[in-house]
Amino acid sequence: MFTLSEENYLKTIYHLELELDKDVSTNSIANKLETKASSVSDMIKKLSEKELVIYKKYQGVKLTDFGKKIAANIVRKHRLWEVFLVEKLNFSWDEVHEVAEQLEHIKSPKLINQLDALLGFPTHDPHGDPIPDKEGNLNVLDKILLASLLKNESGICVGVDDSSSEFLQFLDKKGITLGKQITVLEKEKYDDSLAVKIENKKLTISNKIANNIYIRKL
Amino acid sequence: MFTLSEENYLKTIYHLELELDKDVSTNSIANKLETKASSVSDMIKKLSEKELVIYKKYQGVKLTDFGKKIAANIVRKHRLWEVFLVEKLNFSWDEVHEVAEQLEHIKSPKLINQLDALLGFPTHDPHGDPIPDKEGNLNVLDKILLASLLKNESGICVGVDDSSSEFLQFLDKKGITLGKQITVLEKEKYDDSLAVKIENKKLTISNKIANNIYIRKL
DNA sequence: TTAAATTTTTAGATAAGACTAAAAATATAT
DNA sequence: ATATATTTTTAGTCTTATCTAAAAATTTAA
Repeated sequence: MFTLSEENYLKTIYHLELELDKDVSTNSIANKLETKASSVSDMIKKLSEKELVIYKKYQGVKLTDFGKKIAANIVRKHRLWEVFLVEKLNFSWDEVHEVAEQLEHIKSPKLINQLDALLGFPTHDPHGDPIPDKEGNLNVLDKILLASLLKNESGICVGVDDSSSEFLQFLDKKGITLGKQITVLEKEKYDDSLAVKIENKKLTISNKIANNIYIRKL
Repeated sequence: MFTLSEENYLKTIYHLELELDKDVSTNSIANKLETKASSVSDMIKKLSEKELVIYKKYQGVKLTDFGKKIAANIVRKHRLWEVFLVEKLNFSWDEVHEVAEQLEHIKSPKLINQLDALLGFPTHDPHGDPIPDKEGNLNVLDKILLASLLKNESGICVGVDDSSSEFLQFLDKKGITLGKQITVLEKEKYDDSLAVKIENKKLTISNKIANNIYIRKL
């Protein structure tokens, strides 16, 4: 169907569209893929010929409905594999990305449907990101930043913004993991740090951390 | 580590060495890979430079110990994934090959070790072929052809020689699957067909079929 | 054992994907 | 508004893996 390289470009454009909410520039793609703008320019022409993106010279690109569907399916596969690795193969949530980057390119609809069933049709990956359905639709859930909770409000940890190994391991160490309930005990005006309760333990959390953790309000 | 193409060549040479038990000719590789002898010639040079094969012009190739280890590991991955597809994702044994061809190239030692554990450290794939261990050693089990059983002898079905969809589906239809016990009731001299009993049902099996089914004697 | 047939290798071309350097278009600042 | 800076595209090169056509080596047969 599509080459490895084409799939990686589509996925990147998909993520950038959601992130920036406007047409995606050649440079921003080059940045994400750690390649050169000239290479991106070449590939965009090819994707455009295949009607996967809309492209006007110097104006950036946008996925067509067709391109969006292909891209969402790759993201779907990536996130289902991440769930598999964590749930069935005892990977920790900071180890899954690299392997899922490879597995997302395996072509077999039956494989993905059966995997989905084996995992109990999960709606979110181990980082709390939503898994697109078979048609490519995203079920965005109303998650908010921990930093935006008010004093005495509570929520369930549903994801992170920064998913680097360092950050995820830091959270593990502090006992902050997916599904845990967090209550804000105090908000410190001076540095915007939070005093929170998690499983009856009290913790102090800096504003930087609180701006990287997603919560679903209770 | 190695490219997709290099891995496929190594795997093919590995299989041909076991099958033919002598140095592998350029043409036989070209045949298996459905490519041209000239392409094989090119790739052999590259594999030889990387010390994966021993190569003397016009004399065919042989895997080095290093090459054999790499190849066995790819076969190991292929067969473990086949077990996974059948045991965990409800694939039938004639559907697994194509997907395993893709999955065998995923690079992650942890993934394979955990998969091995999840499956209970299987020794054979769904076609009865042995799974190489982590060091690349094959535990060849004493399987024999059904056709070589004598009258009144019994055995367990442990594999097939021809693993085409047609043949595997034919076997399923007849109720002949891995692990089933088969007893030879009669051998017909005229056409070498067999009368066999399997799960208290009597069947007549042609010599062609009996030469494609592997049995472990009881 | 020499000629014919087969197998294998070389030479040269092609396509995908990436790169560098330079040109062209667009955006920014004085 | 025009010069400067930035972004994007083009032109040309490189690598990997493939191919066809032709040359070279080996094997087979008369």
